[in-house]
Amino acid sequence: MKLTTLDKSLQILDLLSKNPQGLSLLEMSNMIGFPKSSIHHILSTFLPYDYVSQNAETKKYLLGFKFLSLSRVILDSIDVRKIANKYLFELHDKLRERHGECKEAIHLAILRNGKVIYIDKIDTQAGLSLATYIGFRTDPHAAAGGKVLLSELSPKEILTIYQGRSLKPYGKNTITSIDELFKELEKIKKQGYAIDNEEYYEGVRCVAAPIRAGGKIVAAMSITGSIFTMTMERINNELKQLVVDKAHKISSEMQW
Amino acid sequence: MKLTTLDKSLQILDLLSKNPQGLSLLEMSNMIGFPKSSIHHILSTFLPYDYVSQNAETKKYLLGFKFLSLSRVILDSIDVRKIANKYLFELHDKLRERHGECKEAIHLAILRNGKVIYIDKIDTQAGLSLATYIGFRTDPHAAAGGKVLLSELSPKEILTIYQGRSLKPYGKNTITSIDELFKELEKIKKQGYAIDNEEYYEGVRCVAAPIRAGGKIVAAMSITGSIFTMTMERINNELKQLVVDKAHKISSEMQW
DNA sequence: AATGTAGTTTCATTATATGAAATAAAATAT
DNA sequence: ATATTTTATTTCATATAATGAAACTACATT
Repeated sequence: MKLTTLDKSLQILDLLSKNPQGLSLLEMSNMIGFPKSSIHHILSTFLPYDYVSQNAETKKYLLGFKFLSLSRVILDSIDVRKIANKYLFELHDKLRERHGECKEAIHLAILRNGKVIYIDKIDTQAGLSLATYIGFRTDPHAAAGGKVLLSELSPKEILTIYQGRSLKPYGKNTITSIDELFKELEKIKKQGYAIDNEEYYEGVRCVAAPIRAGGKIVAAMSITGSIFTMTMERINNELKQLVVDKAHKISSEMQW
Repeated sequence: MKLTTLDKSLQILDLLSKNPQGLSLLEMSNMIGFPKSSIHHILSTFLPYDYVSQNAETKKYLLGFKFLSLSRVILDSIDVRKIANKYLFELHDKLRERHGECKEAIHLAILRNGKVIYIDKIDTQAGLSLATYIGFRTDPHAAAGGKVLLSELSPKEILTIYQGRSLKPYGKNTITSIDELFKELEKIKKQGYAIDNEEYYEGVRCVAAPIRAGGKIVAAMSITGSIFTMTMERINNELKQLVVDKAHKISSEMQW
């Protein structure tokens, strides 16, 4: 049974999240169709918890800073993030030393409910940056890290993730058939790393390696950059080894 | 009027945030005293929005990843953060160049509802790090950044912030009287920066400068470190100038 | 000073949450 | 394999809480 009032309240939060500059009571009422007094009841319940805040001058309502502290709680509860963070920086620094600047982003991702979730990121120092962020989600078949995270699941588990939906094409080389995906995962399992060659976004390549705990893959570490700095040669000669090594070091620090 | 059901629902989220490893339905019921079916109704409303997730094996409930994406929305809506971020890195890099390693943390903070909220941070590369994080809050009188943020408010506004509560002592030198605070703010206004000399935490010093937009102070940038690397001499000879300059550069990029 | 605009509060009515109990599912013991 | 225990989930009559029109209040604009 779904609670009507709570559901409405969460719709209000959604509305506020789509209007981060803030909304007046009347604006909300017009947008969502609930009477302004009902919305007011909801907002005044959210306010003391700081899920919602109100600009003292304009009276507009905004998302509250509670979300920031709850984010911290979630991130801190993910063990692999704490252990891996130092190694993400080491990788960033190594690329920086070698090339003067690190023009690639370093990511850490996990799989939850069939989605890849980025849980840590060190951004590029220069050049274009993919619009990923901590908390960003995508489909696993379209990302190097995602493919790594799928690679040692059973076919059944993978089919469950993709049941009822197709493999959405994101970039020009996205794997769009489940058979192709199984073949690719077989290859990744053997070689111990995954490459995304413009599969998620045109002009972007990525190389990822698995992080294990208790024998299972629990996270993926990856290097993401433009096809101009991340040539296939550079991936094969330099980057894949770096990311595999760092991921291995993280694995050996993880509790089994 | 406070909505009873929504309020209970938010209490459930609070409970989950205090138990980030997850809770079973029964555990929650015992802890909070609501019947398990009521809690279940609430949780099943939260689930599709991903405010709550459920471990498929253990059936335990956890905070969902929605909080991460809403955090991003909030952070992205703060203009000063976008502009300042690059300068935080510049400051970090400059200290790194000069001293080999940057043993200080760089913070960006704003004032909301009488509280200092840290909205960006670059952590120390080495040594101890204060347990601040993006979303962390504290009282303004006890932090260098907080004092900067108070420094150009009217006495009335400051009294409103501290009405009904005393100036809580945090560190060994925390300002605990409102008169002392007014004197300190006068000084900060004149000199254009603030120092926290073990006022928030023993062994920690901090130096902060104001970032302005439209003539008003909208944020504070600060350098935080241990008393061993951040001697008063170093603050006066090197750090205060650096942070004031960077903060000034950020101000000149801000929309008026 | 009057008018308009938007936020807030009230309260009788009506719809919704409640929670005890039944059921289902999973884990553990026999 | 089967019984037992434990815990999650669902149901539904009843008690309770949300609803929302209207009144009120605060503030801005004319």
